[in-house]
Amino acid sequence: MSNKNNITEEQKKMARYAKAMGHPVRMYVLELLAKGNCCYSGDLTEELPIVKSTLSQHLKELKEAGLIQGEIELPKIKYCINQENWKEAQQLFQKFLKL
Amino acid sequence: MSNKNNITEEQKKMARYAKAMGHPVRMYVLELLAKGNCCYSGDLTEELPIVKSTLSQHLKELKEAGLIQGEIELPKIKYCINQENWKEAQQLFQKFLKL
DNA sequence: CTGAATGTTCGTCATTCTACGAAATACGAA
DNA sequence: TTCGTATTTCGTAGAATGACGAACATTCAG
Repeated sequence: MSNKNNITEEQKKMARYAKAMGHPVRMYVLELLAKGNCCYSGDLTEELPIVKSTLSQHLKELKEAGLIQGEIELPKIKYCINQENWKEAQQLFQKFLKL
Repeated sequence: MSNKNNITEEQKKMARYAKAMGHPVRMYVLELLAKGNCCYSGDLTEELPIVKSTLSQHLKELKEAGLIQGEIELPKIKYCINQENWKEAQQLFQKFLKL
């Protein structure tokens, strides 16, 4: 009986990170935040060609993937990179891409 | 009038590459091929928990993203990494992830 | 209490994705 | 021409995605 369980947990995790990055809007947000620039949802709404509810959905995707986190600074929410998971993503992609 | 055209072509390109990587099966295939191991569709069918038609669809996705290419070795087809685009993906992710 | 500001959630629609099985295609050997 | 092999394509079903606008929730200033 051949073994069909060859996909590793690491590959699954990378697929999750890659999926979260698989949309230009989310790439834009990640690159902005990775530059060390936290930002507010409202500001992003001014910079991106989508309505705020769609942006909210994208930010939710990134949060659920663990790549960003939001800190409440009433009345706004400040988004920034989740450093722990960002490091993990860096390591995984570095290894995968042989950088 | 605020400028909403802030998403760069580079970010769009990275999103396309990331999207192609956004499934565990495709991550498995890419990692296998990135190890320098070309392979045949039939062999992959033995190693993965999906039917050959679904695998064919995934390979098509990777080809359309430009990450792999297939060479005819009748009666089989040999898949391997598209080195040119692989290098580009490496460079893009290296810059994006600040590696 | 009211209204404004900020952001989220919901419902909807259209599209895409991912699985499958059946059918089709291409090729070479016999 | 037929058969076997390898792979792709097609049609289908259900789930997921990504866009929108409307409604909702929370907070705060007046």
